[in-house]
Amino acid sequence: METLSTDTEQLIKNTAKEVFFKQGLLHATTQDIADAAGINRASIHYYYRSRKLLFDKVFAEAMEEMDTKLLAVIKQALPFRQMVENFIDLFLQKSMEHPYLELFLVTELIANPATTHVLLNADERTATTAMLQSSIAREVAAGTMRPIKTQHFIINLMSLCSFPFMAKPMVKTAVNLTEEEYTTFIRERKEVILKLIFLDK
Amino acid sequence: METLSTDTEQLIKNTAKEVFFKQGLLHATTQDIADAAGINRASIHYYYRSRKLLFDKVFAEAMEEMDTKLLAVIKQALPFRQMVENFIDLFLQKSMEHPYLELFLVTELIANPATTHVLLNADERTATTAMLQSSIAREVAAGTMRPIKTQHFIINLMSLCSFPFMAKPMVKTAVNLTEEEYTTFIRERKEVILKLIFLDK
DNA sequence: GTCTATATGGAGATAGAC
DNA sequence: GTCTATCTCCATATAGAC
Repeated sequence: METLSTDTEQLIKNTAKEVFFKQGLLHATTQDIADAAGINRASIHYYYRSRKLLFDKVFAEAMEEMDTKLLAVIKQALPFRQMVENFIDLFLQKSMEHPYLELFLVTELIANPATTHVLLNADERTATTAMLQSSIAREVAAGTMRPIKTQHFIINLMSLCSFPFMAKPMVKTAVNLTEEEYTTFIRERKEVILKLIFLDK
Repeated sequence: METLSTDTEQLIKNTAKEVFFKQGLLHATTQDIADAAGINRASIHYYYRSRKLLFDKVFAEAMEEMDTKLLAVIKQALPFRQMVENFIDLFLQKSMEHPYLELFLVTELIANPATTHVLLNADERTATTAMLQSSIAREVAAGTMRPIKTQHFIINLMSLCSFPFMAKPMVKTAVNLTEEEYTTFIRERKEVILKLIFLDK
């Protein structure tokens, strides 16, 4: 456990996350964040020295948090189907809270390809892929899934979970949804995705 | 057909599109664009008066182009499966050329929700949805698709096509792909998506 | 630790020579 | 039409009072 930061320091970071991940204002200025937090702009520099350092901190924590949650799902070693369900639940729940988190991460990764932090580490990814591969093989043998490369399976799952949030404004107009209808739509996603993946769902 | 613009005017706009859609530099400055085009920064102001007007022009044309291509697929009134294949081909092909086009559109739509231009017009969307709905019903009756709401079908298709591009840096690290492997991966997408949608593919 | 005032730098925009 | 020089504005960052 790291040492506790001051209230203001936390407030700044949390507000920055709200602005970036909830509102999707990827171009937010330090003034925007200060206003949203109800504090003086100079305090941001006092605690984080520069906009970039605050930005980096927010990015690093978002990646870490995603890692932690992913590992929590993987490490439980639950039956495959339960794991897939938990993965979907996790993604949808997190995205309802922070719809633009992935959008933020992606734009940051594009703008700064040197960023070292990636999703999980190499060993974790290899182990997970191997585990998924044998689970998929079993489902295919049982006739409950169609043959698919593990990499495509993973990306399909991520696509189906993340895109409706990342591209929210496009999704809303593409299929004519009000804000309430959009919420209902999102709530239906889990069953839709499961039915697409598993033939007997 | 609109009147032809000068070479430089075209060059500026095309370069801006390359920078935004190909490189994904959503924060690109007029200097970045001028450098990429090999022209003087003042020329951008000479032809487009302001960064925002150039930006708006690029956005509007990207939306129009997407509309045109979508309508081209829809209006042909081909058999459902052929239409779905054409849709996937269109998306993948356009995205290979401009991987970050959707990312650009989405971030712009988030930053400026007042933007009037949406995907297709209301009538076109209603007609398309109705047409898709009856096509899906036929496939379901034939046992070649599982029951699904039309809206989810549309978003599934968009998700599966767009996400691997929009989130390219994430996709590459999530499933450990080099740039060449990524290209191969993308080439496999069409068959993967068709197999997910159609039970007999 | 928090504020006001101020400095610095960068990006957009314009004027005017060529 | 294209360039250089310049202006303005705004965001980041710092200094220093409280």
